[in-house]
Amino acid sequence: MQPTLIAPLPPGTDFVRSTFRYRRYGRDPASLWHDGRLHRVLRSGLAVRVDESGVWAWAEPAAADLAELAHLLGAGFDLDGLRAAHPEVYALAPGYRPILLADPFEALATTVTAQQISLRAACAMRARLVERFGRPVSNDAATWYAFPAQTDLAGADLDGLGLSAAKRRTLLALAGADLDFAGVDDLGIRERLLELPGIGPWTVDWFMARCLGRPDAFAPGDLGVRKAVARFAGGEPIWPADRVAEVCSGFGPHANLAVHYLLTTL
DNA sequence: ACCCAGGCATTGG
DNA sequence: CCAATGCATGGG
Repeated sequence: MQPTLIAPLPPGTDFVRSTFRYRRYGRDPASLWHDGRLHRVLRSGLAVRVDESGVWAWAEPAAADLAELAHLLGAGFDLDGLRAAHPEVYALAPGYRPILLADPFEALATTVTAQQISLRAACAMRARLVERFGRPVSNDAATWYAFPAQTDLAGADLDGLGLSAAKRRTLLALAGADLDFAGVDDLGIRERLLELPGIGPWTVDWFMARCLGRPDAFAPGDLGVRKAVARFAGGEPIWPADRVAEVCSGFGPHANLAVHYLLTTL
């Protein structure tokens, strides 16, 4: 069966640039890059693949699927606004629309695996997690996975994936946590997440930026961000987090996007 | 065989 | 309250 086009890319998207991260750190079976396309499974279970011409699916999307896709593809990012306000930053990666993760559990679990270690190592461990506990989807060219749901990991045996005992504990806590933040403001979300074992400020900052897509969110303590901002602003190798926070809050409502653009320079 | 990589919790001063 | 330490794997 042939897929049909169900949605265009948000205007101004440079698809190849926006999907760079799915080629750089290794194979990610929940965001699979194969044959020039990005493969995902939406929360409803709808399998999709994305290429330069838009989003393709093998079944009719519901309204919620289209809304999730818009969020996923970074439709909320104001590229024109960044270009107008900070042309020198926009020029680093024109058309870059960071891909977000719509599901809070996937976003948090993915971020936790990347704590401290290299993104390649995190990607390898996450691939093993996804292939053990996720639900596979196939067409004649590829197999990819829905990221495991909370219920798939509740009480699961996470040994043998390469995750530290602390990270295994955090994932199990996330699997049993209430991650429905409807009606909760950002401070309340932060407070609730920080109560969970193994969730610190860095993880919450990335959650705000990459899951909720808050325009002004960024992670000043992130090693890569500290390097990228330092090199761009002063030519020094790395800055402390507080100095990064000072400079980047100056980007105001474009900080999320601006920091993503700066990260491409690494 | 090292050393570093998109942190966090625990412990000791 | 700040500093030091262990965790875990993949790549250089």
